[in-house]
Amino acid sequence: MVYRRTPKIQARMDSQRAAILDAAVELLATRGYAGCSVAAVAEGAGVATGSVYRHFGNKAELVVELFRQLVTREVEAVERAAQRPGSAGERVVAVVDTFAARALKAPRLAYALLAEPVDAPVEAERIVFRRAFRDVVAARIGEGVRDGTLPPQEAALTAAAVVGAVAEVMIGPLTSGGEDAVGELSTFTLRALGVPHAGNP
Amino acid sequence: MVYRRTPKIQARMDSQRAAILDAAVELLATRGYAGCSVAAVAEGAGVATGSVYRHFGNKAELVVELFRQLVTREVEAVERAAQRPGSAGERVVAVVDTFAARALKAPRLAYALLAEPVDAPVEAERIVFRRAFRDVVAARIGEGVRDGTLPPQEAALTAAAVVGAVAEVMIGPLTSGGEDAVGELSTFTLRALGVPHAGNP
DNA sequence: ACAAGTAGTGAACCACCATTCACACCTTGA
DNA sequence: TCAAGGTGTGAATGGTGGTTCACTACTTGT
Repeated sequence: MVYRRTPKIQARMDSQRAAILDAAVELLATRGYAGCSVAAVAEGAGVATGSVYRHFGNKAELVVELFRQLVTREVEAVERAAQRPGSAGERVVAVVDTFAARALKAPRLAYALLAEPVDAPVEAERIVFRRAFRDVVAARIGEGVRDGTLPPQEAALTAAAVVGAVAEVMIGPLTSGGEDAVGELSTFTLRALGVPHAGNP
Repeated sequence: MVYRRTPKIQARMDSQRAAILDAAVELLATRGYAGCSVAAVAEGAGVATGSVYRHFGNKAELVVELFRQLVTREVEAVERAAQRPGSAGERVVAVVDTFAARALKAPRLAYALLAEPVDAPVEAERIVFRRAFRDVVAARIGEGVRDGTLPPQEAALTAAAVVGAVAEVMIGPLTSGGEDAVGELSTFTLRALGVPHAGNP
């Protein structure tokens, strides 16, 4: 006879699953992906390592869900920024500023999401993130080209370049992009888009 | 009594060391960093795995030298491009074009050098590469700002952004930047630098 | 020619981490 | 209350790759 799972047990399982994911988020933000062994996550969640496998078939499933959760949150933030009123160029800058601000607030997490060495399944999720970010920017560029506020250009390529530029400046190993970098980055972005008189006195 | 090493033995040791490094280069270019286990390198070089340790104290020493060798070659190429006659903007574009052409020629190697998940000592060498590339670009931007052909800007930041943009477009996971991307990238670069009338009809 | 030092070998060893699983304890149903 | 199903545990297991090392064969010096 198969036992049903009572609401109390279900609630406990759900709570445990959430605790596991929360612990993974915390570890990713403080120790990066390299700190996210199953053992470390289990400890952070206050459960046995074997218990992690009750909720996730293997580590890949856990970290893929971890990244999806975080990526979804980041993408929503930049999408909200892209919805603000203003010209196409201004909205792209809003996206850039949003990303930069978030990277400044949680630099380790930003690095983990975009550049840190990770396993293959996670790399795939990372592509999703970069692609989503690029697409948000590309859509605005496309609008700017159509309404004539931006010069003709390959929107997807420009957007990819902007994504790369922002990532390099804010999280790349070359700089510890600080608050002052954000303003410069905005100017760079406007120029790169071809906004008339951007950064050209 | 300690034996001296005869010229013949020294030559053989040198030849073996070179074969090991050559094998590592080949593996990096065909299978990426993940394919560069000590066992694989040894096999490619036609020696026993234990023999690798006669030349390199550990794997880190081997791969650091591997990356240094390759990075030096790449940096020399972009430095040559930067020495060409022309305005500051034109020289930055020459650097960008050179990098792009080399990435098109050996995409897997380019990815390994700039973005593929690697071990920490290699990550440090990668920083050297990006920094060198950025510095070459920043020096030209600085000249352009001084001679008035480029608008005032944070040369280092712009250069980092350009490095990031180029890397994302040519080797990033979002695009398989092809030949047509190179021209667009040049236009993007000129605009980003603030070259008057660049991409602005 | 012989003794001793050195180079080459590849299997054994070690470290690390993901996953499994036997056992203990809790929960469910009658 | 008891039997049987379900959950939690953490040590054992297995896989992977870096490194070591006992042994063999070659090299050097007399």
